[in-house]
Amino acid sequence: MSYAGAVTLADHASPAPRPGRRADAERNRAAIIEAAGEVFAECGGGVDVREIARRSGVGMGTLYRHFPTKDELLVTVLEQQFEAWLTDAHQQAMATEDPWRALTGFFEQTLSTQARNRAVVESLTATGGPSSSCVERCYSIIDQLRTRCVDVGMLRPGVTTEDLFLLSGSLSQAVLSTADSRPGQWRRLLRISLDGLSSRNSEPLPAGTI
Amino acid sequence: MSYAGAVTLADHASPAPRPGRRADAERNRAAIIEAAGEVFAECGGGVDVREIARRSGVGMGTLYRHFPTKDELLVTVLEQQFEAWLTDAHQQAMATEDPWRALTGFFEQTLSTQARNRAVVESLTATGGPSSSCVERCYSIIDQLRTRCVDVGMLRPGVTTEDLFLLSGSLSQAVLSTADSRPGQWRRLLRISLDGLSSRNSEPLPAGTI
DNA sequence: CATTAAACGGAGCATCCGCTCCTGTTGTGC
DNA sequence: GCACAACAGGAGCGGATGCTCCGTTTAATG
Repeated sequence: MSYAGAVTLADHASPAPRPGRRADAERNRAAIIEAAGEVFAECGGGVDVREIARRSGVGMGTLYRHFPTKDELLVTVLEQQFEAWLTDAHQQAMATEDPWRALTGFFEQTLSTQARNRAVVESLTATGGPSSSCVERCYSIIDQLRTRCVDVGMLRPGVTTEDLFLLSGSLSQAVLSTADSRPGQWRRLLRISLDGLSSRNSEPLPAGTI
Repeated sequence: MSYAGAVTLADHASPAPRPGRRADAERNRAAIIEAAGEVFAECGGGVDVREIARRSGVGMGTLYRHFPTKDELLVTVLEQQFEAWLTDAHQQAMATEDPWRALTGFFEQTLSTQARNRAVVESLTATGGPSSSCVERCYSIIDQLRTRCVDVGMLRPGVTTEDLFLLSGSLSQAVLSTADSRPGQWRRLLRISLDGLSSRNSEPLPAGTI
């Protein structure tokens, strides 16, 4: 396996959860992360830091000792979520025998999760997208699924991992914009794209430059 | 023709360009719109209003007399741009005889324009997307192109105008996210989607509800 | 020109928000 | 139990930013 299943995001939680810290500090850190997760999911990344401090029953000083910057907190929390989604979707995809169903199921699952967590996705986009480690993990999962499809000749020739990743982000936008008015319509677009990805379409794709 | 080619956006320019106003006021209004267009395109919608005032050689008071709110100015300017793009793309599409080429050309043109005007698109998204009048106009253009394709049996059965509109917004995201690193890669996605839209795919699309 | 109302300009107001500082408190090792 | 370092907490700083107020200027009119 080329991707490290153990790629956590410890490198983002600035004062990493080291065991030698005081018990109350540990508790507070956990409370902050939990509260921030809730608040961000409810109100998006634009919320006042004070609200997070209030909700987690912690002072501003405490919050900022644990996370030197609002962005750092935001990123930590959001990526934790994102990683969890990715892990779920990956496991399910690996458990699916048919390569094509594994790939389509992966899309279906990640996107429907995003539909259920709009605010998180929006915040994630607003902070410049997930970190490179998250992106890399996503890439390797997709690459794995893609390879399986290619091996059995189900995927249109020439489709790259980048293409699939880009498609994922693109459909993510569709998920967001239909969330209110026409929930689930993104599935139609997903179907259309997947049909365009099947090996029944053999015309070469345009090159990736301007 | 079901769409009104004359749908302008005069209803957004708060103190509408009425002829009876003083010449300097007229000049200033034009200067503000032009400067705002430049500034927004360069720096996005988050810029300080002072910068727009400075660039247009006008005081804050003047600016706010013409546009009672920053958002109003932003919307006016952005929609003016958007309308112009739409008009161009529409004209070219109408001049294309082959229905399929008209549709694909429309996508190609609107998206490549967006690629050249990222900041505008981003601001437009940030302000909650184009106004309903813009959206309606876009809808009717797409509907026209869709109907032409359906008439000659080139479009996958069951594809709605909403689907195409959603696809457009979705690909727009792809345009933005590839603008730096892999410019033009969105064309591959467009091609994939369009292939999925061709009548060669006859499987019914899923319903639009959850 | 004189008059006047419309238009101008920009200093300043009010607010929001990320972050810090410093005083008081609490956990931990001896 | 004591001393001390680590931690908690929240008032407040700084600066960014949308918007206003009002004294000044200027175009239009006769």
